[in-house]
Amino acid sequence: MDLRLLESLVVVAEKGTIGEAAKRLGVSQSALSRRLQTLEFDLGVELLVRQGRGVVFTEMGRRAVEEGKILTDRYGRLKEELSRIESRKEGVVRIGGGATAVGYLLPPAIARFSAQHPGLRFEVREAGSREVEQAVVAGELDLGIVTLPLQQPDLNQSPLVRDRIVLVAGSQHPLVRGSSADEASGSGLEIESTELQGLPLVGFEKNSAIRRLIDDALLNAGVTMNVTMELRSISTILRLVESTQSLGFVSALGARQARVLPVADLLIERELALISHRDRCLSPAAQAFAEQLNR
Amino acid sequence: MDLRLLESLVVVAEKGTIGEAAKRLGVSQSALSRRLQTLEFDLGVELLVRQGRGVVFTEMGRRAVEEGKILTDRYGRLKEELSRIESRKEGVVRIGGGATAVGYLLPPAIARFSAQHPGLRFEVREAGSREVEQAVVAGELDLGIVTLPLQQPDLNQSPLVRDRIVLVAGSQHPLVRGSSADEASGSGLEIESTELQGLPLVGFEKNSAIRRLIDDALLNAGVTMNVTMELRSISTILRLVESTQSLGFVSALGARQARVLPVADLLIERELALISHRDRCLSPAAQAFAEQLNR
DNA sequence: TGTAATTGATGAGTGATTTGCATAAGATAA
DNA sequence: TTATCTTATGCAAATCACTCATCAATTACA
Repeated sequence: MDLRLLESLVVVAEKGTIGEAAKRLGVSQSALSRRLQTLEFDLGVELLVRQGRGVVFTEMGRRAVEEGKILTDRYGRLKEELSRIESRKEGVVRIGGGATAVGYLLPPAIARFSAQHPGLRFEVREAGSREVEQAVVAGELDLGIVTLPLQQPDLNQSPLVRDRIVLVAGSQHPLVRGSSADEASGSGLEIESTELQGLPLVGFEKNSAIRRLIDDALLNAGVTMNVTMELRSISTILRLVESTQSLGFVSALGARQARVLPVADLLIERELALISHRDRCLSPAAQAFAEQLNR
Repeated sequence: MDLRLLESLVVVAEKGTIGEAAKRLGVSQSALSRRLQTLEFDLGVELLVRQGRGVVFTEMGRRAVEEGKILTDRYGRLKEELSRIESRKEGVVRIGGGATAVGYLLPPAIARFSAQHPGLRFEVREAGSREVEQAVVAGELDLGIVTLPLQQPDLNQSPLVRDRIVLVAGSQHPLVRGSSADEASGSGLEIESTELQGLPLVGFEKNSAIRRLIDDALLNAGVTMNVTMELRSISTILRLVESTQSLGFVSALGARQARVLPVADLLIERELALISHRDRCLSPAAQAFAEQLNR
């Protein structure tokens, strides 16, 4: 199963004689003659007929030459590809995260990174934080951006951003008092958490990390809200908040353009961290991307 | 460039540890460990990270495994294909011949042979005898069926059939005397060659072997005919002979259903022979086909 | 924390493989 | 026939790959 033997056969086919091919390959004629014998033994068929005047290929020989070209070529390409991957000219970054990370954190980061590394591809997976954790542990993903704290052990983590969860409301919502949309938040229009009691809320899915965070915060504040819909995506929540003139809690990162209602006595925060498998080594591309994210 | 090294890597990927993979491969753990080092050196990149608990693949390693599967698989298939070729279960017969051979000799022979050897394919090339000769010498064809004598040296020849060239005429042609088409030829309706003097003739191309044969025969008989058209295919000549109510000389093999005019003092014969390159060895399939033709 | 177990790497010795050189053997061309 | 070209082969040297035994690193568990 030595490709050098097939390669030798290919060169012999090009040159027509074993002696010439040997020169080209930089080995002695006798060595090449024996290589061909070995190859014929390995493949179990007669590849060429030796005659006084050079060699002549059998049909099997011709076929072996054809395939030999393909195989040696592929081997060479593989070698080149591998060093391109190593030098980060090529490669894949498999990264996963929740709605906020995938929707608002990743796009600009990927855009910036891609500009510097045109050969690198991304595979992005959107899923819940705990699901992403598992995928990283399983080796399906190189990196994950998840809400702390982690459940799984064996993960490297590095804090990325502290993310505030803010209350957003439809533009005609009764709680939206005074002033226009372009007014900065936190400008004295604050409301109290008690005012939220019993109001309808468009929320994230049950069991998602962010949902649990919000539920806990409301519980602590002694407020009960009425979750009327459960969704996965921030943009859908924002649209529904507007169209149903109700309320929602979303990441400040995703709420920038929407109407944010500051709640005086309700601070919901979470920390998003970049995770990777502790043992498994990162691909050069993922390594570089992780470094950029941490900067 | 040893596929066994890549194959080893593939098995390690399947088993997860070098030790397990070594058992599966039937070598010692240390041997396999060194194989992997050799492979990493050959490819110039780190393929896997050794840890206390098994090994973990780098991105390059994963890529190498993917490609390794393909390469080893192809090598295996090649080996199988070669032995199928050797045992004549597969293969190609490249054969060439003139109009008569390709049109009337080869089809039944190929049909019979294909029935016995379903895996074999044919590449048939129609060309002039001398062109076929050259193609056989050049190794483009395995076999040829040509008119003797040969021009090229270095050819094996074995006589196949003695072929008579007969005169055919359109059904309304003045020379067609008496009786209907189903009457056997040579039954007393013979004409003399002198009767052909100056008559229009649909003939083969100038420079073709059969044309020269006919020209020579007419010259010997002291008859000059008027070649009004020059064609390559027997069936076209037969159609034109009928539609223009003129005369033509074609092989008796191809003229069976047409109106044959026996000429008392004109015997044109040629010998068709199967040729192959003297040095170049025949593929098993071509070998078998040649044997059947000679039988 | 310490100890046993698991797993890979390494040094040394050995056998197999590959190579080069010189030469023989086979075929071709003149 | 001889000269020439081409491949095969005997032999010795070098190289390579393997096994065995052991070490080193990590993990699992008490």
